[in-house]
Amino acid sequence: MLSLELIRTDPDLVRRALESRGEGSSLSAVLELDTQRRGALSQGDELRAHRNQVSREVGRLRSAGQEASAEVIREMRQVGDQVSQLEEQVRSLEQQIHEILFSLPNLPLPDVPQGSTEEDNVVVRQWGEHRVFDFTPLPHWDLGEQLGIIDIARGAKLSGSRFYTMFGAGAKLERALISWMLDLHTQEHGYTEVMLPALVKKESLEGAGNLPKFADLLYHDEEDDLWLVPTAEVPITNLHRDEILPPGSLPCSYVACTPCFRREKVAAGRDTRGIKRVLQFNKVEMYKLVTPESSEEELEKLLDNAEDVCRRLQLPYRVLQLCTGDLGFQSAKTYDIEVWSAGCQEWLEVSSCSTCTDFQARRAHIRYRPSAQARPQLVHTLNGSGLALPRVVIAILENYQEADGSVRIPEVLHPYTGFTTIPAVPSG
RNA sequence: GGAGAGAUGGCUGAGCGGACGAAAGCGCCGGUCUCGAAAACCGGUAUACGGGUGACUGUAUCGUGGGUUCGAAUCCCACUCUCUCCGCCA
Repeated sequence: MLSLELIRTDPDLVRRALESRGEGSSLSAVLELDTQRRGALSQGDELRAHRNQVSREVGRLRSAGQEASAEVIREMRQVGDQVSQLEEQVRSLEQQIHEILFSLPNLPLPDVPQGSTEEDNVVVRQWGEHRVFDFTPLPHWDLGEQLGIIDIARGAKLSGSRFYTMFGAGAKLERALISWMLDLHTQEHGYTEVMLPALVKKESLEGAGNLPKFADLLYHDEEDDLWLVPTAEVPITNLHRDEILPPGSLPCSYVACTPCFRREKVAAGRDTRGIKRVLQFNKVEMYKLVTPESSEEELEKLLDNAEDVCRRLQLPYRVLQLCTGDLGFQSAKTYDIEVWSAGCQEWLEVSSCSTCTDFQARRAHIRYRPSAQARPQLVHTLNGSGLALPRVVIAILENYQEADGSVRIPEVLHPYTGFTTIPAVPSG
């Protein structure tokens, strides 16, 4: 949510920023409603002040054994009615303002490249060499099937298209990756591991920015009005909802692995082949609550923590900075990490690292106290995948495959998998 | 799912419908004392929005939303959450 105060003081700045991300705005409506709201508010305050004063007087008389005049009582009853009318007015105005504010995306930071589509994203750097194969590397859907570790047909049997199952070494590989990544982030990057619910209330999704605008991308349980999380970012954001964090508690870094549920109505096609784009997947998510002064620096650290996962797995990757037009709703600045997949011959997005500045903090009322006497301030929130499964599994299978159909396991995972290769299955 | 109890400030915990933003204690911050610390003592310690250069001041907030009343933390209704017992269960 954007600051109403900022909209009030510098509407042009806000308008330009929103336009840069392709967002038409209804700022003048907000400003008009806000003027009305402030008018009604101060009028109500004055009436209430008057009523409080008279009521106190009535009480004083009463304790002195006297009664207030019927005239005064009648007048106060009227004031009460006016107050409730104004309150109703304020409530309605606030709701309208809220609705508009809730639908406006975050403002891009000044250094975000201008652009309208993903074509305008900027490659920041590239790491690692594409492996040279002396055979034609298979895409994971062939490889996985051949090795008997990925079964897409059975996933569809259980749950429909774009669900999958993994068996044996494939399932183990994913579990090993999760454990290893969590250990890496907690032991070397300073994150605290959290275990979270995968079902959340509407309020949690509003705090994170997914609702009300993106309801059609989410799975919803009607019966109990609970929603399946699209990412751990949602529950983590709400961990400190409506809180004022004490001095010294920032930066506060969390890492969590949760299943992620994404209700996408994408037509079947090249992008949906295999398990690149599925409706349920696991993701290790890093999240930080930081001071506003440090958020840009912390974003670079967060990004490096995610890149570190790729480097240690020896997966070639590149980092993109998203242009204004490609930013997510709540993001002010985003880097994507893409790993090279030798089999599909394409870059796969495995991480998206963003700063949401104070956008989520304002929605979820997350503040901190800089020092013992200071007034509370909104925190800045950052999030980034570290990393998303099963795409890392795909990249490992495709990049580490051998001519005989076996797959080597990256060294750092050996203690976690308990095996160093996934052996080829003899054909026939 | 059935029966009961409860929800007050960072925490514990008072609060006959009228000066209650809320006693007291703890914690925290500042000060006195000390070479320093502890103890002791003194003072200060919620949030949001508005007005004023400022001291200060108005309004709202006692789980949430309604209602009664000139006036609600206090009375009434609904909801939510927590706890205890029973049932079910990984």
